[in-house]
Amino acid sequence: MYERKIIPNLNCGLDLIGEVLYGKWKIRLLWFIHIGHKRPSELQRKIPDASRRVLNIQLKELEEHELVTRKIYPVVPPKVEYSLTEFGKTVIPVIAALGQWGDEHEDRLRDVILKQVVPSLNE
Amino acid sequence: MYERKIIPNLNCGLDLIGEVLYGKWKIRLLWFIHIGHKRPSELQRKIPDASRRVLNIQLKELEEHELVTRKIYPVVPPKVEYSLTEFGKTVIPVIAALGQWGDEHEDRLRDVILKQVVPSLNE
DNA sequence: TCATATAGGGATAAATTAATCCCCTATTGT
DNA sequence: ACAATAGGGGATTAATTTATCCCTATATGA
Repeated sequence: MYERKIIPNLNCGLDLIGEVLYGKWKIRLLWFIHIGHKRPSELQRKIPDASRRVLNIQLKELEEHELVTRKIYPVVPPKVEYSLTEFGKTVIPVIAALGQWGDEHEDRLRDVILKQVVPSLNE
Repeated sequence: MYERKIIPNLNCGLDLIGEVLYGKWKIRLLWFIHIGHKRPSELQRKIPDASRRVLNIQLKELEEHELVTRKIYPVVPPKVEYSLTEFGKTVIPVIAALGQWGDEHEDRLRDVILKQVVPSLNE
């Protein structure tokens, strides 16, 4: 894994949650596991924009942070299931709050984001 | 500003909020502005780990995303004040939820993060 | 025999974000 | 004359995160 050169700030709750939730796909992974998509291949189908590789990496970090557990069934072809830990379950309402705010302000957000990303829209 | 080469996903509320809140210091900036630290120099003193430069950049993005406004007083030495917009105020409860979860699980989070960041702790 | 599904990882390149360094303006106080 | 304060930005490098490419293994079905 990549070894950090800059020590992260862990001063307050916001720093701490940032450390475990940052990562392009982590929140989505937690959410999909929460709603019952437990197997890696399912998660992949649900998040087609992410490569298999990145999902594996981010799942491993979530596991290291004790938000999910990984259960391996000794069968062929291999079967793996992720589940939220009790700790992981406690963060679901927070993710729900994030998603709800995003949904409530969807149109406005799309507008301001596109203005910034696609500068030509700023006539 | 940097011009993106990969188009961001804007499919759901989580994608959208991510676009405006990602950025190492943005959430803290919003929070400090919320609790009354409006001037750039104040914000800097509150967030000493960030350079002046990065704060300026992230403040500008928050402004472009219409979460804050920047008011310039025509005095010397210059005086500038940031404030939350009405839109920006709506995201404060979400940030509060993030911070609260982080605070509630502070010890455990510090533990799992340090295990991952400082591998030598994994005896 | 060959493609498919399942799960995973090493090595490397590309993209993105953040940090550093240095510079500018104008006034007030020493 | 010079430092300090207040706000800001260009250019460059470093750090970090994602994406790409390719390879492993076994069993089943066509």
